[in-house]
Amino acid sequence: MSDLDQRGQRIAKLAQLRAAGVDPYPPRCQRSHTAAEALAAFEQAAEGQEVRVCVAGRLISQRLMGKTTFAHLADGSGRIQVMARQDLIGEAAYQAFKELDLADFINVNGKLFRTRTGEVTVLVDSFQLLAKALRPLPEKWHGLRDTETRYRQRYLDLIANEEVRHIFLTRTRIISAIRRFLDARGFIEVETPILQPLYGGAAAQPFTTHHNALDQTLYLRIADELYLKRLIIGGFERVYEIGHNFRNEGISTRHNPEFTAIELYQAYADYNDIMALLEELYAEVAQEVLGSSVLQYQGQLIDLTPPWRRISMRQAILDASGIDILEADTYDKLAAATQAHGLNLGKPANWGKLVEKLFEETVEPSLVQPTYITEFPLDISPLAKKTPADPMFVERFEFFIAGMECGNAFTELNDPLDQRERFQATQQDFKSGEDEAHPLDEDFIIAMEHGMPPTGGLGWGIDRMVMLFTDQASIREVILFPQLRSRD
RNA sequence: GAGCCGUUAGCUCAGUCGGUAGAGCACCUGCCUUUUAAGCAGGGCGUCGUGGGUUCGAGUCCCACACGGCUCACCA
Repeated sequence: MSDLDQRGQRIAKLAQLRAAGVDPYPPRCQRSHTAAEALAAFEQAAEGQEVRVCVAGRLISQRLMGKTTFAHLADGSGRIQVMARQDLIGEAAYQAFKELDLADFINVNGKLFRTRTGEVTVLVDSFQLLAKALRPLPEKWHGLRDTETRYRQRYLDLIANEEVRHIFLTRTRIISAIRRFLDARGFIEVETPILQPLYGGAAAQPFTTHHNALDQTLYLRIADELYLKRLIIGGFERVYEIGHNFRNEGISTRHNPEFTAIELYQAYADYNDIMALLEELYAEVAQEVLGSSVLQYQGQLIDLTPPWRRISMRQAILDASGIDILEADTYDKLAAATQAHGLNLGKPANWGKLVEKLFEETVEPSLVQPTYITEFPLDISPLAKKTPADPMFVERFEFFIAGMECGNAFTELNDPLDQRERFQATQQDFKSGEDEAHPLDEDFIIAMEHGMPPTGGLGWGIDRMVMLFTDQASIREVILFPQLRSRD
């Protein structure tokens, strides 16, 4: 029987119900208990005390046994069994109960009892159809496996696969734990523009759109950074934003074009303060959400307990490859050194990018336990403050967990003249390469010229954090509706 | 963007060497008053992703395309 046939049968049933005066989509329903509350109420009741409930939910299984029918209802709290008996509700009501279809929403009034096999069950006194379903549910014990259907019709995935539901509940709990952590430390959550006349704060391809009334090109933000710093300049000392960034780039198990990022800025702090804050946050969120600061990711045990390992990029590369970037301190010297080690790193635009490639190739995959990589090359860090000791480097770190780049932070550059030069330098770099020029944000520099306090800033991807906390290998498993190609 | 793999009933899957397309669940009919993957008896599921080609004959072989997955590329 085709899908249309099953759907056709249900539409026919719907017409019969309407003809019999039953509203298959009544506007309101009664409910006294969720499934979980009903079960708890029964357990708490004194022996022999009658517990009457009205529960509501989706019909997910049905066992018709002649004049008795068992079924399970699922609601947001879990599931509960109900039992209908013809001798208790009469032939007409019993017939109507049997004619319910899997996936229909109903509510049920009755008293709770324990069956012979021990399951707490609602003995049906009366029931009401709340919403007729016209299509069947996925198969009941294999669930829904087809990846494409799971992503395109996530509601079916959530209905059929309990562990998927759990992942997204965990995601929500992680995000609210982050908010609690930051709010408790005096951070305020703010909202900055998603539609921006100029994009910045990261080196990424933007999505471009157009505002009709203004007749103006707008970009979907690639980062929050430049707006949040304007707020630091404006006198908010601790701000954060959780929201979507949009990057017009490839899709992979670690990249979705639209992803959730958090950025935070703290005035009168530097990147050392940020490291202390971040490791404390991860450990506390893990403790709160997972009950432990040690977690398992793809077969590896990860210990988030502070303090995390800190190592400079120079030292990490030296340890892994024997190449000292302080000696190979020009593009040509470093290119020669990497070739001598048999590494093919392509032709990046400058020394800093070559350092980064070398790092990604030789160090990154080995960073399983949480690690801060500090002191990045200046020419790939146009928004970070130079290290006092060596102006080729900046006070910046990225942190890595399970071989994955998880986030990025620095002591923020607050020297407006230096900032202008940095923007101009990156534009030079991009002009020589194929990448689009990075726009100089004059308005941002003007803001900084009004004075910006010393500030530490940080950003990380929430999706990758959720992957880590829920042991998922693909970012699509932690985004409710991941980007897929449209079907014709 | 490239390579590899996948796409068969509403769902989960099998389909041998190219020879009339299968199972379980779901669905329909009947029986069944404590089942829970209920059970028993019976029923029919279908554009084998799409379009071409080879062949007497294609789910199966070939080509192209679509969508998905993985890997790579891209990615501060």
